[in-house]
Amino acid sequence: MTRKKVKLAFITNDSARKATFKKRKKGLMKKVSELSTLCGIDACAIFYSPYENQPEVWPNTMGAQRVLAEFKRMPEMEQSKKMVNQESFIRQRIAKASEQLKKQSKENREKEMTEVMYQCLAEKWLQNLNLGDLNDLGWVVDRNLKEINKRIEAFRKGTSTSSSFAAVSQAAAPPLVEQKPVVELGLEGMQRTQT
Amino acid sequence: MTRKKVKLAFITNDSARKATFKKRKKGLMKKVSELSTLCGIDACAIFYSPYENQPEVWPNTMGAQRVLAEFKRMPEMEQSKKMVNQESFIRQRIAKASEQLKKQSKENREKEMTEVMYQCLAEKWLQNLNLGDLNDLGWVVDRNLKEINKRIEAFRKGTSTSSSFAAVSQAAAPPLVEQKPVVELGLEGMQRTQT
DNA sequence: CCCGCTATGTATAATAT
DNA sequence: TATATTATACATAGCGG
Repeated sequence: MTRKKVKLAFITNDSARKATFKKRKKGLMKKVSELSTLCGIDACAIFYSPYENQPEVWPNTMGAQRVLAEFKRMPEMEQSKKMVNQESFIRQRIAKASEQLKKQSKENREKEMTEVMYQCLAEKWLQNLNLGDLNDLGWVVDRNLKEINKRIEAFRKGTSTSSSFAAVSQAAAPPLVEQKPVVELGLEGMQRTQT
Repeated sequence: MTRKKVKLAFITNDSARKATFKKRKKGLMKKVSELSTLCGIDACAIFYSPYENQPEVWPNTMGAQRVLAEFKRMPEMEQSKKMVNQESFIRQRIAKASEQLKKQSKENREKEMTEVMYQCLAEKWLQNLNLGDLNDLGWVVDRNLKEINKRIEAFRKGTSTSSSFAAVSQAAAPPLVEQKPVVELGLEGMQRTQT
């Protein structure tokens, strides 16, 4: 046996790499679990691998998404500052990633902003929701739109409210990725209620 | 010394808990780093703790957000199914979290959908962006709105397009959380261009 | 390929400074 | 309270079935 001291580098042997991955992922998840239990903190872990078509998460989808939502609230700058106060191996990565980060930030700025605009002005955000979500969302939207219509009717006589919104949305949403049929269903439900 | 076997439960002693947290977080990050290096996989870790006002991430903000973006693309059902195929300690947690999940899902469904609707119909999504983001976004939005206006003008004679959108947004966005001033700035910039 | 084994490297609980 | 030390529990590389 006489185990080697593990050279910290990419394992070229495919089967050995997969074996190591499985073992270490297991250990890591256990560690995360223990840390969360022992210290009562919010934590999540996400792994992507060629061995699973879906990323593997800890503790579960709900928990991870909750942490993710919190994480996304942080202003970008604050996050970067925080990063610098980590352990040495983190610092090393930061140094390397820093220039890459700066360059990529600049390059991606416009695309990112365009994407954000599309996601929020158009209906692209619906692609993250499944059919059940869309049904429930439709119900909520219906109810709220009715309420909204009441308020609007009390203010003005015009009827072009939602149709112009739809016009803007469609104009702002050029052929992005393939749009799921359900998305259109959901959107149409909204418009029907409004019209 | 004669170290105990570590009872896997919340550490009530404050200082001991903090000490354990720091040690284990450090170890965990190292493990994640090694796993990523050795197996060349995409991974990220996020920790929330009462000891830092910002969550701590691995490997960095960019990397984490990239993994997060991928993660959010997964349909909810697929994620849950995947979860069941984990190690035994994961199964145990799933069993416990499962009923909690079901109940919470049901309870949160309407709130969640309402929130999604607000985020997408209203301008709440802007709170995730810092001032620099808002400036750049404003530039992109300005340019696109001009393009959109051109298209709309080619179709119709009405001028109520964006103003009705604004009406819907404001009607759909009751007093949520405190709205940052910059949000209004950004929105007004959009409307100014449109009007 | 997947699992189990076991020697050995690594993480860390307890303690001291 | 933070950091350093050390003995021990734990993780896992390499190998065999």
